[in-house]
Amino acid sequence: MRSEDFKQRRHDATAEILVQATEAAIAQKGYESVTMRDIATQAGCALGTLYVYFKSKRELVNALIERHANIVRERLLGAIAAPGGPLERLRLLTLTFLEYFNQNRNFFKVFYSAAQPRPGQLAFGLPRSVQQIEEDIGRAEIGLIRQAQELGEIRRDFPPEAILSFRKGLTMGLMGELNLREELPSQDEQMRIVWGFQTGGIGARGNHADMAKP
Amino acid sequence: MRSEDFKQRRHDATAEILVQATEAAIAQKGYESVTMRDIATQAGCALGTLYVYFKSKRELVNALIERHANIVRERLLGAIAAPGGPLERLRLLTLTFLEYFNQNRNFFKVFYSAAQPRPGQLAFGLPRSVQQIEEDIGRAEIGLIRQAQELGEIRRDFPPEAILSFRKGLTMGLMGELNLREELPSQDEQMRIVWGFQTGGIGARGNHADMAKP
Amino acid sequence: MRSEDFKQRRHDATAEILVQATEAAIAQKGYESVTMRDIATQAGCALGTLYVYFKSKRELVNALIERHANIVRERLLGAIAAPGGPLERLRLLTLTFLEYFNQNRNFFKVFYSAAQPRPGQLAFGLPRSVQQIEEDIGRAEIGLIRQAQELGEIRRDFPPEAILSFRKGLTMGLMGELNLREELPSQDEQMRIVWGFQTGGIGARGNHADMAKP
Amino acid sequence: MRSEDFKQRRHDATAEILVQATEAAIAQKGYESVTMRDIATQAGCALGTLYVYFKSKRELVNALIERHANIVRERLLGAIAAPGGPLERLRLLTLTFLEYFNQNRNFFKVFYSAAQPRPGQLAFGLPRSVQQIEEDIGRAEIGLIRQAQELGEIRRDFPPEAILSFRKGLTMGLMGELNLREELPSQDEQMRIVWGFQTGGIGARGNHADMAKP
DNA sequence: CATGAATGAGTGTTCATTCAT
DNA sequence: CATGAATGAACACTCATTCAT
Repeated sequence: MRSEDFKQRRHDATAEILVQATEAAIAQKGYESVTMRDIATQAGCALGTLYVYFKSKRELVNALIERHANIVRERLLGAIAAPGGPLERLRLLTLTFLEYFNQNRNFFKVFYSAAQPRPGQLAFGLPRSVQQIEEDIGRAEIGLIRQAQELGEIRRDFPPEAILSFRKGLTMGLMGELNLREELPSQDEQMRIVWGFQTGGIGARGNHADMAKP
Repeated sequence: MRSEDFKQRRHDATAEILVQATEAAIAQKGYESVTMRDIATQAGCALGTLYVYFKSKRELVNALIERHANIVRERLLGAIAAPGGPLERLRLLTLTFLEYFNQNRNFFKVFYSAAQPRPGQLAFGLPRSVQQIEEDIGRAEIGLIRQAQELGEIRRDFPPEAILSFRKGLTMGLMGELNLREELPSQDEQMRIVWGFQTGGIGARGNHADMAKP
Repeated sequence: MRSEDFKQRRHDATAEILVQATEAAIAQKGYESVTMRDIATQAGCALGTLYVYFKSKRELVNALIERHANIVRERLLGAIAAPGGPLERLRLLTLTFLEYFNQNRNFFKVFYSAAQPRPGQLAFGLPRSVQQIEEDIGRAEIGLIRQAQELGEIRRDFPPEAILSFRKGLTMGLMGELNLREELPSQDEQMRIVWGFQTGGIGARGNHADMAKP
Repeated sequence: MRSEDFKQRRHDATAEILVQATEAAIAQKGYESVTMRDIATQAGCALGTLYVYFKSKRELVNALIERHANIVRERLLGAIAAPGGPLERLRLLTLTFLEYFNQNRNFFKVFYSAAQPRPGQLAFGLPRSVQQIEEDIGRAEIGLIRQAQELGEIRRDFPPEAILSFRKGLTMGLMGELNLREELPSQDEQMRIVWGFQTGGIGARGNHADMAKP
């Protein structure tokens, strides 16, 4: 039905606006500190309107996180499926994530604020889909790492899982660092740094025992 | 005066107990969620007592962070001043930090919970001393990095500041990863991984253009 | 005008549906707890529709109460005007009310829920018509009681007003009791009990001083 | 410890004040409509203070009901254990209850407001102790009724349970009636009415089939 | 100093009511 | 007329902070 369609689209559009307002508000105050009133003000609507679209604060934030997670997921899967050798695709993966980070700095503030570690678990439980994505991408990335190791493109003295952890830790760590700054280096510069260190670390000699000799 | 001295010491000792209780309480519930009553209960004192020693929740947490910061500062400065070549001392610096992390996991939960990034600043302003320490250690570490570069021990294609960022990002990133886990690998294993990646990254070939040839 | 007539009838029919839905909804949740949305859902219409027919929640409930009150009024007046002696007609009055109670248990849940006593008045003011009915029936019933007293059919040591109060109190009290039960005794059994006690109380000897001697 | 004792007493005294304020406030507005702020205002304290003494609105009201229930229980048990024949003690039971009603009219407004019937259960569940009391007193009263029947003091054509229901229904019904009035008849007059009807109903002839003939 | 009862601003959430479509 | 998204006042409850004892 035409009218149904229209309503659905308007509903979705409104929800999207609220989610964006939530992102902006949390980026300013942090998840715990932001109030539903803050979010409504940011969105330019009344307090009650938020509850027309989302059952609770938590659901609102979950929707925000899920929205980003789904987009990130699509893009990363695209990078993984790109043509080229495994190392090249690992590079593309990092680049893709970096691009998203630069385009959505607010969201990462939210993420760092709402997804705080608690004794052994993520804060208030990230939406299931986020964990799913971590698993999906992680599995695919490990596949790439293994291929790269078999081709001798990267070191073999660590298991793929450790290399995955290193890549994730480095990326998240640098992003955490960058999140604290007012001004960022250009994205090309960021990539040069991240990739430079990722491939070679600080370049200390005599540490690539198992490196494939050309 | 003797009596003054006694009082001062007892005061400090009490404050120390409260700070430790705060650490334990926040590690369990997170900074925003923990209540002053939780902390008092954890400490075994009355609610009002907390306010005898600290002006506010924020000051209490700041004291906690400062305490750790000062200890870390001492130890890191010790590592920096140790005998040995610059690369060796950079390694010691990392090891020292890792040791502290393993001995004070609770505190790092607090830190990750209380020190959330805000738009360009640390959450609710970390105590000045923490920033001071970051600067102090950072400056000294940059000195080491520069020396290591001059000696050809590490790559020269990045400025010392970038290498500092990489080291910090990697360390914080891996620690964030580790914080989410129930069980940690042994500290030796942690160090092998961190240092392995720090020195060589993922070991991709042909990326050390400017590496000093021996 | 034909069309006017049609519209009026349809309007009334719709209002009737809404009122019935209100009865069902309040019977389930109680007056204070039920929401206008509950009622709309129960009726199968949109929230706003309720306000097309009734100005407020209160008016809706008042309409419900009035509707029943009017029916009860008709039936009770019928009983009062029935052929037979005054005592017989008092008995018919009680029976008629009991019948209505059994056929409309939901409504009495509403009534007990919505018509709570307040400092000297019924909750939120029962509709005027309800009080009117109480007065109308009360007046007629007092007439019957007086006749029965004059004929020596019932005790004369209390004024008709007191006997009315007794009858009303007993009936309402027993209905309140019954309202708390899941299963009711058959209506005949109810009537046997009510009328049995009404006529003879607990049957203690030596209390009918002024009883007409035959 | 002396100080403990003092504190305990003061705590209890304060709680008592709050409970009394609750009684007054609910008597005016009804359970659902009264707000915690209303109660605090009535008590002359801050909103938060209520939560120092009671965990929730419901607990506060439950405490109120329980307090009265316990007193009523004591008094009624006293009446049941009084010297005299069973009928006399049934009379005393009614009188005792009537006295309490007259001395605590506010409470009965609360009770009628907070203990509304819901589909098959009492509203929000009356405190367990209240049901206990109903059972305790009910059991004892049934014992008295049975004795009175055996002695031929009251009619035998209804089982004791039915007579209990009649007594309760009549008492509650009349109290409900009285609750709606601004001015009450004197207590003696009330008793004369209640007992007069209780023993003889409306005094219609020929209804005491099973009455013991002297 | 130590205490914990008292405070009241602030929180997430509900829901009767309105009104543009 | 019918709709249901939008509204915002109001609610129960929390908790950092104060202060009389």
